[in-house]
Amino acid sequence: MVATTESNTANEEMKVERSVTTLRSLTLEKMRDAILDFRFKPGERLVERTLCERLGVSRSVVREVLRHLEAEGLVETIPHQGPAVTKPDPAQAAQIYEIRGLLESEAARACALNAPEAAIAELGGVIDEIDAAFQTGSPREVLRRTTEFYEKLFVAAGKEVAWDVVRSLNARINHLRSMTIAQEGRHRAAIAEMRLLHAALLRRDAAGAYEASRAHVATVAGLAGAILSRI
Amino acid sequence: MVATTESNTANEEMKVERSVTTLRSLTLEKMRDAILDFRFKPGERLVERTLCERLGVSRSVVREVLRHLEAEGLVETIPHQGPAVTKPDPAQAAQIYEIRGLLESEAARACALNAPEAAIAELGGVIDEIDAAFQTGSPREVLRRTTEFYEKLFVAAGKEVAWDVVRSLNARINHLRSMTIAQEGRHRAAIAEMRLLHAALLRRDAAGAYEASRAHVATVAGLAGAILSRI
DNA sequence: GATTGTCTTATGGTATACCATCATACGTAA
DNA sequence: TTACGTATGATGGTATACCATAAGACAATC
Repeated sequence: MVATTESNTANEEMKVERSVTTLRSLTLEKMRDAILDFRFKPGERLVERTLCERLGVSRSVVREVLRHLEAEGLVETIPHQGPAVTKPDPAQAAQIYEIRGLLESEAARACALNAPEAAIAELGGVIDEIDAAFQTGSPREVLRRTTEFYEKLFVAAGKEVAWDVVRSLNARINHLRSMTIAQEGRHRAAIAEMRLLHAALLRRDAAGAYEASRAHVATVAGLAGAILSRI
Repeated sequence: MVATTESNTANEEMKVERSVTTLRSLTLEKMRDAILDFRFKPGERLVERTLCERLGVSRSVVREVLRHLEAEGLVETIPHQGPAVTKPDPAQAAQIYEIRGLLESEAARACALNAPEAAIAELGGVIDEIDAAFQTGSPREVLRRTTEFYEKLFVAAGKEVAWDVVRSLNARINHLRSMTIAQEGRHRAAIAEMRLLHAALLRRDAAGAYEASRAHVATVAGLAGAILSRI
């Protein structure tokens, strides 16, 4: 049994990898990036023939990509009115922040317990980059780097599925997140909160990491709530 | 301002609703149901032309539906090998149960605090139906009713987004869930655990509901883990 | 100037055609 | 009988055609 298992593994390793990239997957990536980077605004209609021209692909590819983005919640389609970028819904936003709080704090706890030293060190480096992006006045860069931070946190904690969930939910409140980042005075507080979390991770303080993460999400949830109540 | 708001609301109420159902949305529902009801087995290839014949629609509709199911995680597509029903991955299954534990116990807590009496009473009725389905030896009916129970729990708790997340994750471990239900002796224990949760809800015991839910998911996670280790 | 009727254009829904690539089957030669 | 080469069929990827419906533009009438 062991012998055959080893030989199977050897055969698996021999297999030629097929990494042909389809037009569809390239287009999906570009569309998702364009939405998350506000090149398509929340509420903006996504007219199929217009997208064909901009992307240089056929309607088949565009329609399949729209179906994918629809399932991800980034696009909503009203029958016979067509697709549009999803707008943040206040009630849903509040629930999304709550789910984030639950999943992120659990990931922070697990990270403090299990993550390799190198991974925790890397998180510190990303916080520095977030700080630099704040200083150069690049909100998109701040958002991008913050996403990178959390991806590394979740992966280091061994929670890839939770990361998929959080990334998908975050995409739906991308605009709100951008607005909380752009708040006056948010720079200093955000960096302080992230360093607090990182310090807890460094000293392997699971409860401290949990609490720092929970508090951070509660803070940004409150900011987002205030923004929504002004719209 | 108030006057115009009222007049806007009156105009909104007057609007004609367009509820035309596309072939695509009907097909999506049928495919999802077929997968969740094991008419397509985990790992089974979904050949486009075969699906066209079975469903009586064109490849355009089939491909768009496959893209949607792909984004939901129910289908996976290997380039140039085609789509297949997603198979449960042990590492991902463990993480999915953990996320369920976090979200379901929070929903149970909120349900104990906030849900209307009628909603909690309704939950009791669904447990009775689950019991009956166990007794008639209908695992599919047990699975269906259990899904119904949790949907009502989340909605009563006001956590529709979390329900979307849990439903989507559950779809990916549908086969595992079916196998834990089919375990010998599971009937009695499952019903007891659900009644424990319901009793806590009835007496508005938030901490008790939280703990009962957490323990229940931990139990089924353990059963699923044991099943996976035997495969 | 406003309203109504009609025509045209825009757009999503769906079907089908074509192509490239890969797997399988068959024939031939050693 | 086995191995190799070639042909054929299967299948996913992509493009395009056609249709129906709704929205918008324009002209005529009051």
